[in-house]
Amino acid sequence: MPVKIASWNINSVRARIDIVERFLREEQPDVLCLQETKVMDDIFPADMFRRLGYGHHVLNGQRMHHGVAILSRLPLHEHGRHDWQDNGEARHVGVRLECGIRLENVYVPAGGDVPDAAVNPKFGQKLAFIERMTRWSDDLREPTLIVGDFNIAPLECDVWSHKQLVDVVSHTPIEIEALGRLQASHDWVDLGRRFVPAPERCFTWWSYRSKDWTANDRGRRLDHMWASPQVAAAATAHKVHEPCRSWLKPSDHVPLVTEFDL
DNA sequence: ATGGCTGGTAGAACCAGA
Repeated sequence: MPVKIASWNINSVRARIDIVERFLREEQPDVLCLQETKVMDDIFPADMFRRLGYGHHVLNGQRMHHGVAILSRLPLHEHGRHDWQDNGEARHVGVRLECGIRLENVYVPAGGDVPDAAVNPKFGQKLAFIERMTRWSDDLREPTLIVGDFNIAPLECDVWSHKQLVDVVSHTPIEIEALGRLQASHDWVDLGRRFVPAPERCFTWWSYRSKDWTANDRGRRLDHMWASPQVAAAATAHKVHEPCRSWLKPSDHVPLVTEFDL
C-alpha cells in the first residue's frame, strides 16, 4: 500500500495556515508531521485539516514556542511522547500507523548561539536531548520512521560553507558526533542522502535574514527523515519541496516528502 | 553581510530561532 509522509518545520501553524493548505492540496501527503507549531492544543487550527480530509490529529503543543503535531488521512494511534530534555518542552510525539510502522516526530532544540555548554546551557541541553534519544533508540526493535527538525547539518555538503560554519551551532563537530552515535544506535538510514547522495546540494533551511534566499543560497540541511533499514527498503521516492520557501509568508524551513510502499 | 528577519505576546529599549 502506497503511503506518502511529509515533515515540515512550519514556524507557527497559525501564521502559516494558508500555505499549509496549499501544500496539502498540491502534494497530497497521507500524513503531515509539523514542528514549531507554536500553539496550545485547544486552539490548534484543526478545521482546515478536517476540511481537506485530514481527520486524525495527534497534538503535542505548548504556548508560544516549540510544539509538534501529526495530521493524517490514515488512522493513527498515539503511543507516547518523550521529553528528552527533561524540562517540559513539547518536542516529540510518536504514533503507530495501521500498516504497522511507528512514526516519530521530533523537534531537536536549536542549542543557542555559543557551542560551549559551560557558557551556554542551551547547547548542553541540545546534546543531552540527543544522548537521551540515543538511549531510547538503543532499545527500539520495531520498524520506525523518525522525522523532523534535527537542527544539525551533519555533512560538509549539508551547509553552504563548511569552513565558515564549523564553529556555528548546528554544524559543530561535537553535535555531529552526537548525531552519529544516534544514527549508529539503530542503523538508521538517512533517507535524504539515500535519494540525494552526497555531495549533492540538499538544503532544507534558509535564514529569513537574506533579502533573497535564492541569491547566494546560504542554506543548511537541518531537517531529516531517518528510517529503520526495513522501512528504508520500502521507500520509493523522496524530495525536498524547495518551492515552498518562495510562497507568501514562508517558513524558513521547507517540507520533506517521502513515499513508501508499505 | 550568518544576522540584515520573523512570530508570539505584550503593549518592549521583549524573547527566541539557527
